[in-house]
Amino acid sequence: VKDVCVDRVTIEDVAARAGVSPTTVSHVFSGHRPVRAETQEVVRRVANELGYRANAVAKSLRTNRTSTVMIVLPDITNPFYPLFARGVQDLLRPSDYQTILCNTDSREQEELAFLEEALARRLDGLVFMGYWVDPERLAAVAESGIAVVNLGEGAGQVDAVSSGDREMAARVTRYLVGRYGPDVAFIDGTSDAPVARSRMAGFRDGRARAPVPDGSVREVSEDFTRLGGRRGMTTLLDAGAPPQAVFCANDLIALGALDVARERGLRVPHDVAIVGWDDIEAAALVSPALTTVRSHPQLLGEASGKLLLSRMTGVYSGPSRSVRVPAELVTRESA
Amino acid sequence: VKDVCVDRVTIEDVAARAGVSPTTVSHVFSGHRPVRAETQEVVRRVANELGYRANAVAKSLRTNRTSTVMIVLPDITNPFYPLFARGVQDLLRPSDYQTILCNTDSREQEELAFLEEALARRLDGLVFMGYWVDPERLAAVAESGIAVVNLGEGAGQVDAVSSGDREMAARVTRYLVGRYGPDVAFIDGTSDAPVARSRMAGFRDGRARAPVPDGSVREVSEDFTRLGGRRGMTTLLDAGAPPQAVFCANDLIALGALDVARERGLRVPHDVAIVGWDDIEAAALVSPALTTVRSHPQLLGEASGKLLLSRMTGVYSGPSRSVRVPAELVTRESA
DNA sequence: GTGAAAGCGCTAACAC
DNA sequence: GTGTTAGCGCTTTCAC
Repeated sequence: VKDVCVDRVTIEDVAARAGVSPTTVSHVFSGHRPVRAETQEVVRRVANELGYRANAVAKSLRTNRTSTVMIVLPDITNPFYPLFARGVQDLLRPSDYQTILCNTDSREQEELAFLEEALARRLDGLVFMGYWVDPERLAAVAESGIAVVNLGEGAGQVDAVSSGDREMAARVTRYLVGRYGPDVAFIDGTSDAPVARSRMAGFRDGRARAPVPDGSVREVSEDFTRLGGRRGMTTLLDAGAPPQAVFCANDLIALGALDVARERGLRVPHDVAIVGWDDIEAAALVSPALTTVRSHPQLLGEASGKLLLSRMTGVYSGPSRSVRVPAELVTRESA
Repeated sequence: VKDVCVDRVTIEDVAARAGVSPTTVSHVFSGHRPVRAETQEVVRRVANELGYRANAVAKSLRTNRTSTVMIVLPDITNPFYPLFARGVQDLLRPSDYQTILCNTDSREQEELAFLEEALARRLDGLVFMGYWVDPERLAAVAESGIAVVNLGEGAGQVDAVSSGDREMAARVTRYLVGRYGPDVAFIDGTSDAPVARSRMAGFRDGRARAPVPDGSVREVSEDFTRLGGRRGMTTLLDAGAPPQAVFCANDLIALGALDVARERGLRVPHDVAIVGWDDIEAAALVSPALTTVRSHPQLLGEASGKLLLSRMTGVYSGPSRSVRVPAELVTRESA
């Protein structure tokens, strides 16, 4: 039959050919009310013959549910995020949700645009990892009926999943102080990012009031990229005596810092210890292998998915929750 | 106003409050026909006040366009694919397409399920990288009005983007033969995958009829993973004399092979040369740095996006095309 | 330059 | 156990 190919077969076509009403066809597939076995048989056979495929768009318009979730991330190309996304997706798959993946490149305008998009498309859920958008806006999205999970320390306005960055950053800093001396430096990523803020705060907690050598710099903000790491490390080294240890806000930064240390003939960790954050695959492969914080991206994703699902299915509808998936320090060679 | 939050503001609400018809409101936003400037002003103001956001689902039902593309991949966690996906997304973004990302984990059932899903959701486009689904099925999807691009050597049924794997694999094999001797082995990924097939074919082209030492194995199929590489290399080495060079179907496999070589005290490339495929970030970071084939995932993605776009916009509607984004050999230390 | 009205394909009361 | 019918919110003829 031609119809199989052109695929404009509607529920009415099936109903007509099967000699039943559209309602019955609908219920055969939804199972929302009992249908006589023989009738079911006929309907399914006819639907098959005609190549009927329920129009999900029409269904969404009617039911007001899209079975779609948006994941907003800085950049899927940063190895941390694919793992996170997989975590979300894997958790949502059994419930037949599809996920739209969006890259903001850490730009405010993109973040806002995607929020609009989520609203316009009437998505069921949103997992958001943003740098610029303030929590109120996220809360407004949630208000409109979309389940929202914020990746990072939530401001208590929407459900949040985090790995307790601040506490962890403090712990790592103290570890460095204890092992290499009090003069520890920090290379931050985009400094206004929530993540960056917490890690920087933790760094300060841990470093306490240790003195900074004259004319030296011990805190510097760059991008969350390898190049950012290079620039940050260069700034640190050019400003005076090298610190005893450098704590980087993520692994890409640490990789860049490692590059610069190598180029300048500094031995790691002997002359300067380096710690990253994320434990991307490359961290274990560089030499010296990178000591880093493993934040379990996939588990974070699954936790986000779980929160989302509980709201989307209506299982939970109370006040905002905050889940913590603790990070761990993976000590390798660089510190 | 309350409505701003609850967000069930429809075009009719705006029309009523602005004292115009829904038609006019629609045209103010679509620009599909001229509207008096003052009227526009009023409509926009009211829409803003009410927090109106056009319902994309309703629009899709009416226009039969979803502005959504599905990208079906084996696994977003394999570093090659995020880059590819970014390529597609970046190219599609200016035209306001959103992309749904799906992981098949190389399972036939998932591949089929996503095709169904794409059909049901009436998506505008599909970029497909599959192992099992045969080209006819893809052609059927295309028939139904969805723009389809196949990543890999297309069977001429739908638009295809590839990097000429077979030719490249032959070239690399000949390079290895020329440099390390005729006894070259190949560790394949999932052997039924189109990619795997082409690379294996190229390997055979390049190896020609070079003799295989007694009792040895020179072709082995595993997964496209590091573990697969470990297993493959182990098989190779356990079966007899080590080959002079090992060509791996991707970098993860090569990394695994490298692990095993290291563990067995084989010097790379002196005792056995190793080549990978993909040039993932880790390839440059391991030691010895991996010689590998760089297949420009992002460019492949962009090429796919371009083909897709030309069909979705109706700019092109002729017979299926095939685009080649040539790969290049990146020679580092391992071969 | 503007409006009325007919659907897009489905679901879910509300009948029977 | 099954059918009738009224929309979901938008776009788009067709009319003025």
